Amino acid sequence: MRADAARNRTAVLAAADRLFDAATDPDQVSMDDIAAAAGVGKGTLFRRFGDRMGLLRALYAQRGDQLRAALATDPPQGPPAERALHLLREVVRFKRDSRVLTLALENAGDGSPYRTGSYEEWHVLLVALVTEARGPASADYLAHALLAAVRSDLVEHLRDWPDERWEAGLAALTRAVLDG
Amino acid sequence: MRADAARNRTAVLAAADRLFDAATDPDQVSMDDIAAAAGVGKGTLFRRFGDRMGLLRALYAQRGDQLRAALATDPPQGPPAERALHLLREVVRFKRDSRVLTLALENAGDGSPYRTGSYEEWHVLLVALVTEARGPASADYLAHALLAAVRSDLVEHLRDWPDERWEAGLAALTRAVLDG
DNA sequence: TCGCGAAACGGACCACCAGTCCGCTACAGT
DNA sequence: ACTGTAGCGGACTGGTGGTCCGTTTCGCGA
Repeated sequence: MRADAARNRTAVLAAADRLFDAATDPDQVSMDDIAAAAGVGKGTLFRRFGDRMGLLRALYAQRGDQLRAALATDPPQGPPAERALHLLREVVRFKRDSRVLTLALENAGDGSPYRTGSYEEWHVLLVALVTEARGPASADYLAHALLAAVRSDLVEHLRDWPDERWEAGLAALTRAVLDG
Repeated sequence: MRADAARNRTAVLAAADRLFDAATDPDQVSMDDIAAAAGVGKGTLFRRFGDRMGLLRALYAQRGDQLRAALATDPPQGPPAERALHLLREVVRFKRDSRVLTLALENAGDGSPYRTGSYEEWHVLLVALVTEARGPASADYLAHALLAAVRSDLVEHLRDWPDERWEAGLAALTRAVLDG
């Protein structure tokens, strides 16, 4: 990749990140806004990322690395229910931090949340945990259900809940599903 | 309401219903399309329903009545877990039938699924069932989680699953949460 | 039956946005 | 320094949700 291209790519991602953090609603941020904030032509955006979703995915992948790192360093030990709980807890924290971005990505109209890449990853992980805890029957669906319980717009809907309430809810759900 | 207004309202709803059923993607159906199909000016649409969401909500309310009727006639007896399961089962069936419409409504960008009216209704019902089954602790969140497990785009994502697989999944989830 | 005020209509119009296109720029290998 | 080409930028397009206002039609009271 040519030097200027790399520079622009970085600038665009940084600008987009900033704009999405500042916004209260995903579609307050237009592609023109991002291009302008990055000091770059609109053509450059689309050449690099294909379309809006592509840019969102790139941004999400970048931030998702932070989450994956957090999950990797913090040791996931104990019975499956506890490990699953830990995962969901971190996902909720992540989605609260990247509020507007995750909202944008998970509500893009097509079957978005299920095309993030991370979704598949987490789902596989949870299926394994569910299977370990209660056998393979319906493990697939139960894993989907657990992930649905931390969907970005539910997180958004319950944005006023204090951490303890979330913690209690997630714990109750996870244990019911995995320890039941 | 004036006679012509009532007539147009009906025509618009009928046309929209037809178009959404025929479509495979919610935003294949534009407001212009609906107006044209109903044989009505665009102004009439917006005068009557305010905006796109308003029209969707009206459509949804209309169809939702069918669901509410189905739930009312079919007797909801037995332990709470069974009653909850019955509710979720019907919701899934409903969302499979009204595929494009529910997708449109639940992915409209703002906190849509939680503004349908029916959502609140079902949530209250489920909170009561959860409370009856396992006490009030986290009942609120668990009810949200159950509803999240039947979100339209999850239903869409799993559209290839046969009824039995859905049935097994829903049963496992509901019993885990309510009987655990 | 007629007249008339107001409610309702319709479609031209507007602002905006994702995505395209192509003449120009500036990078990098020689 | 020279040059082929990857990359750039911003004017442009097609199509959308939503508005506006001159015109039509309803229905009520006389």
